[in-house]
Amino acid sequence: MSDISRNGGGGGTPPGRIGIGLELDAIHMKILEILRENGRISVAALAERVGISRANAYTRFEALRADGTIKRFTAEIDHVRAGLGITALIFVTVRQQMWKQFRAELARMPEVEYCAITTGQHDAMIQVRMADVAEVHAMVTDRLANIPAVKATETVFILDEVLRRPYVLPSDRDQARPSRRPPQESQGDVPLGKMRFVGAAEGRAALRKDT
Amino acid sequence: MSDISRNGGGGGTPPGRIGIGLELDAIHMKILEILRENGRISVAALAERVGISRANAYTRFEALRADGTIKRFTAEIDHVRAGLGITALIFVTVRQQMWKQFRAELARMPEVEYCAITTGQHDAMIQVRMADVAEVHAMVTDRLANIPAVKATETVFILDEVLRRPYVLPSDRDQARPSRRPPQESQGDVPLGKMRFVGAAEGRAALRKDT
DNA sequence: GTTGAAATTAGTACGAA
DNA sequence: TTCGTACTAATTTCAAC
Repeated sequence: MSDISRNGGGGGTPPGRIGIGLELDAIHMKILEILRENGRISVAALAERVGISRANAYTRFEALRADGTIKRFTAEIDHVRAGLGITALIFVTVRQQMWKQFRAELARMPEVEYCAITTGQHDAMIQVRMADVAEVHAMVTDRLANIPAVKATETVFILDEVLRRPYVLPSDRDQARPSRRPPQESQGDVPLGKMRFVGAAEGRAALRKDT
Repeated sequence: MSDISRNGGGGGTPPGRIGIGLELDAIHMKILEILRENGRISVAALAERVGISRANAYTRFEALRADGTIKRFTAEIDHVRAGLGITALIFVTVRQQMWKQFRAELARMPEVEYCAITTGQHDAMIQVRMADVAEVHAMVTDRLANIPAVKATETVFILDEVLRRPYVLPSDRDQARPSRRPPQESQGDVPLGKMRFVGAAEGRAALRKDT
């Protein structure tokens, strides 16, 4: 079914506190920060960088792993060098009540790197890596379009990936503030109307693609 | 400028062959496959699983690292447990010739996990992780909307992340074939019209958000 | 490209603060 | 809980084949 954890609606989780599991303190966060930048660092070196004993580092490291806060360690690979120079986003409209089938089909597509269910005019976004544009086309027309659960697709290509951070942590927000741009409380010059938030129902009603 | 490599138009790169750098053979690919699943495996264990000697494994491992094919090792963190339960995608329309400013501002936003330049009706997609929806709202209205380079935004929320694969490799495609669904050469029942490919110019002309 | 042996480092266990 | 130490096992390096 789902490979990774859900992000569902409940937005009330205070940073650092988890529903059920480990209570994360500042040292845990520091460990995560180092580990996402260098997943192969030794626990001894980790202990030194964090400023705790080796034994403590081992305990915390294992706890984070056992708890599931650290899901896995992975190598980030340069897909261009590996032979997959084309990245595309495919926005999919899914026939309601056929989600199970859609997910099952996705599991059989190894070229899919990421898939998320979204609000907005589409229901899902999938990211694929391919050797060339023809392969993307073939994937969309031959494989995706043949899934009954897929009602419509919209494909865009990625021209450049500006940045990818291993994983964002709550502590990152604290670094955002000390930057430029003073507090600016209730400024009148916020260009409202520039932005738009698209809820699930709203978006889907606004843009009926077919049927 | 750019944190990660470009995916630009040149789609003629044969799988396994890289423009300038290492020539990747089947053993290199196998190493990458193992490493993306277990980034902390020892080189000794890696050698055994691949079926080569330790020294060979060390040589290849170092070559892949030096070449940049392996960009880094990282820990995948459960953002919900870490306190960031909300994920959103923000599609941004960028004022032309202000890309440099846009990129510079992005670098100052640690809560942004991913940013890609796309074809289609928007120019860029950014993915953010936040503790709650209010923070997403604040980020879009206070921080993004204040960037002159940002012409318009459209935000959707991620309800569920169905899957994330560490990194897709060319060898993944070979696993896709032996699945169900026989070759089906030139079948007449492909539901054409379901899918849509959106080029940059086309999309932008179709949906002019503002001036 | 492989094997084997030495040096280093990692991981574990335990008592003390 | 956390720290420090000592012990054991594994990994990495370097050599010769």
